[in-house]
Amino acid sequence: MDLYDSLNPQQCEAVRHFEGPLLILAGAGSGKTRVLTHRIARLIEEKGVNPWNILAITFTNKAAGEMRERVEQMLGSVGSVWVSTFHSTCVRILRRYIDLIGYGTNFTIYDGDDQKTVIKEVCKHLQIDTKIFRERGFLNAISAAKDELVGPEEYAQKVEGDLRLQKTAQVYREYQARLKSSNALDFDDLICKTVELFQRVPEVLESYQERFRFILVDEYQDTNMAQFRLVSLLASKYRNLCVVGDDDQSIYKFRGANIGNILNFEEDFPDAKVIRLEQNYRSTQSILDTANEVIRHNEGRKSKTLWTANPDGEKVKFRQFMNGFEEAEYVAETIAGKMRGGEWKYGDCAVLYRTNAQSRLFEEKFLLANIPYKIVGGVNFYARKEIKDVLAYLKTIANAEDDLAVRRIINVPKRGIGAASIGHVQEYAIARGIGFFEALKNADKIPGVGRTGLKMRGFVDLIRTFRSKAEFFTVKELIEDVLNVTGYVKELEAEGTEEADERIANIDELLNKAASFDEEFGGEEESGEQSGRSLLDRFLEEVALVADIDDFVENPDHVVLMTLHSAKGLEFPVVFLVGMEDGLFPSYLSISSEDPMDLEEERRLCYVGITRAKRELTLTCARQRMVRGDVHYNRVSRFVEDIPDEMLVKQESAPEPRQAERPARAQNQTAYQQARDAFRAKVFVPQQFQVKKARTLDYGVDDRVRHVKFGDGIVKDIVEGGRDYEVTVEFDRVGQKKMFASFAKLEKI
DNA sequence: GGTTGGAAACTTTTT
DNA sequence: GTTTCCAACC
Repeated sequence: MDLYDSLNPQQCEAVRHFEGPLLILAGAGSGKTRVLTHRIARLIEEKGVNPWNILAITFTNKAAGEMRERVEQMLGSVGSVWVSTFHSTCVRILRRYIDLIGYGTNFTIYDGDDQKTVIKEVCKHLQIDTKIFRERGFLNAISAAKDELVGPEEYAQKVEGDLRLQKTAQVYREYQARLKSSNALDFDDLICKTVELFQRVPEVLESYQERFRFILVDEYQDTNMAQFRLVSLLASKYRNLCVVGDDDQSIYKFRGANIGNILNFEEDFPDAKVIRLEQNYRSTQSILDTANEVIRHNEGRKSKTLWTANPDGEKVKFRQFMNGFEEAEYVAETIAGKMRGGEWKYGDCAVLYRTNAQSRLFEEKFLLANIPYKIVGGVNFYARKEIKDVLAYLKTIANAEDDLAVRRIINVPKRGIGAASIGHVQEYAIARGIGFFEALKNADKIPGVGRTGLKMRGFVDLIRTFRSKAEFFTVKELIEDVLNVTGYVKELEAEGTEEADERIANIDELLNKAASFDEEFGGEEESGEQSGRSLLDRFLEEVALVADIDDFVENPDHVVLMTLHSAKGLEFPVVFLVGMEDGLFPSYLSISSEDPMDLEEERRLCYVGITRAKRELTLTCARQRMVRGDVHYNRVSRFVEDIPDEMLVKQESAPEPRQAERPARAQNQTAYQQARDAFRAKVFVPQQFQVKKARTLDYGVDDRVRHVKFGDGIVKDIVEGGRDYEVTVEFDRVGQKKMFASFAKLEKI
C-alpha cells in the first residue's frame, strides 16, 4: 500500500496516529487536507474502522465536499463516512431528536435577514426606540451569548444593574420566544440546541458517542465555545479526537471563534499528541518569507516557522497609486498583460480585498478590459429578494408554522392584503397563541379585517392546493407551478427593466439548482437519518446552509474577486492583495480598538492573504480613496511596513505599462477600447479638478450660471475654502443650493 | 392600500 | 455613493 509514499515524516506520523487525542498544527499550505483524508483512509483500510463510526467536521460545505471527494478517490465509495459542516451535522441530529427538547422536527432555519426582521418586531413590541438601541447591537449580543451557550434566563441574571444590557436581555428573551413559536432556529441555535439536547437527554448523546468513535475537526482555530463543547461532548467517551488548525489563521473572532480552543488543546486533553506541519508545498520562498515577516509581529502564537523546498521565485511586488481607480486599472492591465504572455490563464489570478465594497472598482475595470471575472461573496444568492420570495412559498408549503415566510409572501405578488389587515390577523394569532397561518384560516371572524378576509381565504386555499401538489411534484415542478399560478415571473417580465431581467435570471438559476437536486436525490431510497422527510424539506434545508463560497468552482477560466475571509483555504498562482492601507487594512476599527488582539487578528488576516499565493504576489494601495462618498487619505498599511525593504520590489506609481501599450492601441481602436477611453475620461475628469483646486472661477457674485442638473440660477455668494470655493446659487427651479466649484462645474451664461 | 420621495444607514469580516 | 426604510401623499 502506497498510502505513505507521498507524505513527509510529520504527515506520516499524523496519519499513523491511531487512538487518543491528536492536535495537528498545520501551517498554511502544509497539506492538511491531504493528512486528514489519508487519516480517514488509513482508519478504514488498515485499522478496520467502520466508516460509519467516523465523523469529519469542516466549516464550509465546499471544504466538506472536497474532503469527501478526495476520500472517495482513495477508497471508492465512502457513503457512510459522515463528512459535513458543523451546522449541517447539527441539523441532521436535530431533525431526528429535537422534539425531545420541545421543538418540532420540521423546524425552519432563519438566516440573518430573518433574524433582523424578528428583532425589529420585537423592538416594536417592547417599545424600544431603535434610534437609541440599534437592532444590529442586539443581534450581535444575542449571537455572542449563544456562542457562549448563555440562554435568555441566564443572560438576564448576569446583567443586573446595566440598563442597556437589561434591554438586551428583554429582547433576547422575546426573540427566542418568537423563534420558538415559529418553530424556527437561527444559525447559532443549531449548535447550542444540539448541545442542549446532548446535555438534557444523555441517551441521545450516548448513542452519538457510540456512533462517532473517531472525530476529525478541520479549521479548529475557528471554533467557538459552543462548537468546542459540542465536540468535547461527542468525543468524551472514546477520546479519539483529531483536530487540525493553525492559530495564525484564526480570523473569525468577531463571530465568536475562540483562539484559546487551539492554544489550550493540550490543557483540555493532557495526553494529546501534538504534531507540527511546517513544510509548505504551496508557495515560493519569497512569498513565504514575506508571510513570516508579517506574522512574526504577533504575540501569543504557537511558534512555528514555515519553510519550503520550492524555488525562491519572483520577489513580492508592492505598488502605491494615487487612487482606487488607478489601482484597479493597474490590476486589470497587469492581468491582461499576463494573458498576452500566454503563461497564465484568467483562472490563475485572484484579487483579494478587506471589504466587499472594494469589489466594485475592479468589476468596472474588468468589464471594460473584457476580463472574465467572478465575484464571490457580497449578497448570498439565497439572500436575494426574488429567491427569498420563492423560498418563502416553499417554506410556507412545507412548514405551516413559519410565520415569517407566510407574512413575506401573503401579498407577493400583490393580492390587496395590506399591512393593516396583516396586523389584525397577527394580533388575533398572538392573543390566541396560534400561528399566523392558523389565524388566517379564520380570517373572516377576525375583527377589523372585513372584506380582505375573502382574499385571505383565497390565499389559504392557494397554499393548500400547493401542499397537495407537493406530495407528488419534484421540487422543480413545484417551483414552476408556484411561479405560474402566482404570476411572479410574469410580473417581473412586465417590468422590463434590467434589474427585473436579472431577477428572472436568478430564478432560472434557482430552477436549475432545484432540477439538479431532484436528479441527485429524487430517485434515492430514503435512508436512515432522512426517512420520513420529503424531498422539499431536504431541499429547503440544503439551501439554508449554503454560503456563497460553496458554489465556487476552481476550474472555470475567470479571475476571482473575494474578501480575504472568503479566500481562506484556497490558493491561486497569481494573487493581488489590494487596498493595503492603514484604516482600510488593518481596518480603522481594529487600529482604534483598545484590545490589541483586534489588530493581531487583522495581521493574521494579512497572513492568510499572503499565503494564498503560489507563484506571484502583488500588494497594492492607494493614497486617496473614496469611502462612503468622501475622500480619505491613507498611509501605507503597517503590514507592508513590517516587511523589510529588500524583500519587496517597490515601484512608485509611474504608470509605465500604460504608456508602453499606447501606440499599439491607437493603431487598432476597437469599439470597446473607445468605450473604455470614454469611460476613463468620464471617471477621471472630476479627479483632476479635485487636484487642481479650480484656482480661478470665470464667474462672480450676481452672475447667471448654468448647472447640469439644477438648470440656471444667480450666484449669491462665493466663499474661499481650504482648497476649493464654496458657491451659493439661487436656482430658478430648485431654489438655493451650496456647492463646491470644482464639483459643480458651473457655466457662466 | 399603494406609490413615491427623501432621509438615514451603511462598510469589517459570515456559517 | 448606494441601498434601505419610512412617512406623507395619492
